[in-house]
Amino acid sequence: MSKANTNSRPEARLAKGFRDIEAPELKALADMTGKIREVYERYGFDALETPAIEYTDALGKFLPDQDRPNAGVFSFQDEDEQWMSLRYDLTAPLARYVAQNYQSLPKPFRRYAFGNVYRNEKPGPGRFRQFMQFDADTVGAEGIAADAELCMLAADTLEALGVKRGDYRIKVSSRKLLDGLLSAAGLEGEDNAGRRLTVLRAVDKLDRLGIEGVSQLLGKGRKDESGDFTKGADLTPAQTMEVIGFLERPIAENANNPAFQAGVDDLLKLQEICAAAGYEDNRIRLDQTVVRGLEYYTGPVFEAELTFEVKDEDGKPVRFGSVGGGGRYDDLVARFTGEKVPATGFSIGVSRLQAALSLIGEKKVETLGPVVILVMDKGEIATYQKMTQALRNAGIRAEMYLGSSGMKAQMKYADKRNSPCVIIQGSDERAKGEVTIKDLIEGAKAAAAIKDNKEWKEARPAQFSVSENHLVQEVHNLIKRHQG
RNA sequence: GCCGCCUUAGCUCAGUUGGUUAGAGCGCUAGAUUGUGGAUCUAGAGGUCCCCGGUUCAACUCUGGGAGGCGGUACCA
Repeated sequence: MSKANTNSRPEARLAKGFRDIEAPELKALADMTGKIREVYERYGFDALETPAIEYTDALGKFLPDQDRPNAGVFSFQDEDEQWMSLRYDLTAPLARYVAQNYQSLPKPFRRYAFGNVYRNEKPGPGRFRQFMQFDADTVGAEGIAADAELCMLAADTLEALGVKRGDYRIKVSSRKLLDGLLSAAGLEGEDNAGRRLTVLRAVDKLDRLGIEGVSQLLGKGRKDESGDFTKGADLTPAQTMEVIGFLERPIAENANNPAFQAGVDDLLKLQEICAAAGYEDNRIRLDQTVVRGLEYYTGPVFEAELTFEVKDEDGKPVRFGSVGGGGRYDDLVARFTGEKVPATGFSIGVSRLQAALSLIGEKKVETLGPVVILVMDKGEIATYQKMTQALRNAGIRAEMYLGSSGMKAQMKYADKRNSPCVIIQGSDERAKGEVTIKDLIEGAKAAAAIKDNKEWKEARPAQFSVSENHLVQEVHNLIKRHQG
């Protein structure tokens, strides 16, 4: 092979921000999505799958931030030069679907969906450019009951996944409340649009930066430890006081202020509905610091937060924070039909939640690999394959070794596959109509106690011979022993 | 986007004040063990020292730029 050829070989590498997921994690993922699905279906939502790719204009451009007008979405042009994009959430495709099938859908329409979504952004710790979301949305219901229901669904889902009560919280606020705050602070009008965004972003950071940090962001700005300067909203001291005051007093105390009336009414009603169903403050709690997406929410917004702390490998405490969220978006379908359709939804960040759950000590249950039938004699492959099929027909994971290496390598292979046992039939056993079953798990335990090679050889721990006819039964018993 | 750190074997990392054949541990392959995963010993394979330019007799090392990774921060539909 020429040198030029060698140099032109591609490097085996992953695209930035993407990752491979291997068997154990996929298994955990499947378990998890199964449990989530069960809760969602119990709440009466029906499954809907839409494609990962849509026409760009159908997905819409929800990138109102002045800073980055068009980043964030993976897009490309089709043959006919139409722009297509990978979906960046599951809500935009839902809006398209509802608009397209409006006539025939039952209203309200309740659907759940899960799948990978894609964002063309810089990946960060625990953040990738492909990740899984699991959504439930109700379209066509304007009452607050629909929102309350999603909060309860969120709580039930987390508990179904093994998060203990008290280790999570569903926080609820309302965009109307924040609108009230902005007008109370005198920030109405076109020329204050930028400031409004900055104020909301500052409010969103309260739990991380505290009152002090938020005050800086409301005023001149704030410089963080990394040296980055975040420009502030440049509010007057009086305006800042207004915002800080709002953050410090309970939501209900705003009830007499007309600016906050609509938001407070909604939230108190939501709280009442949840409380009546047994979901008290320890699970679903009003919290005026919840902000969420800035552009499209129009009513209640909620966020599911894990509240426990966990130490990472270096012993440093890690907070997981938000693992899901949602809210009411009444304008999304109107983009297509011109008709205002009320909608509300909740979305779980599956990948993130899974990372959190794996850290709170779900003991890694080593799943057993397949039984491996060793090939002792290449002339007897048909016999080995027959044994393999007999095990498979009995519902036992099994495979005949398909490589070309010797017995020792085959044993190592079985070891690496985490096999419960291997099946050995060389000429000795065949002459007697027997097979040797070697229990790899017991064998490993025995090996720990044996230091001397001679002893190891002579002991040949944890193996026994049985008649061919009893192979399936014996293997079945062995596996059962290790699983129990 | 902004700030900081990092990039040498499959993995984790040494190393060279710029000098000719770049190292370790683990892992991998094989042998000691004619049919047995562990342990021990032995041997072997495996590297454009991230990329491109500059300085130099000489660059893996110095320098400029770039890419990638990590960690903050910003943004997050």
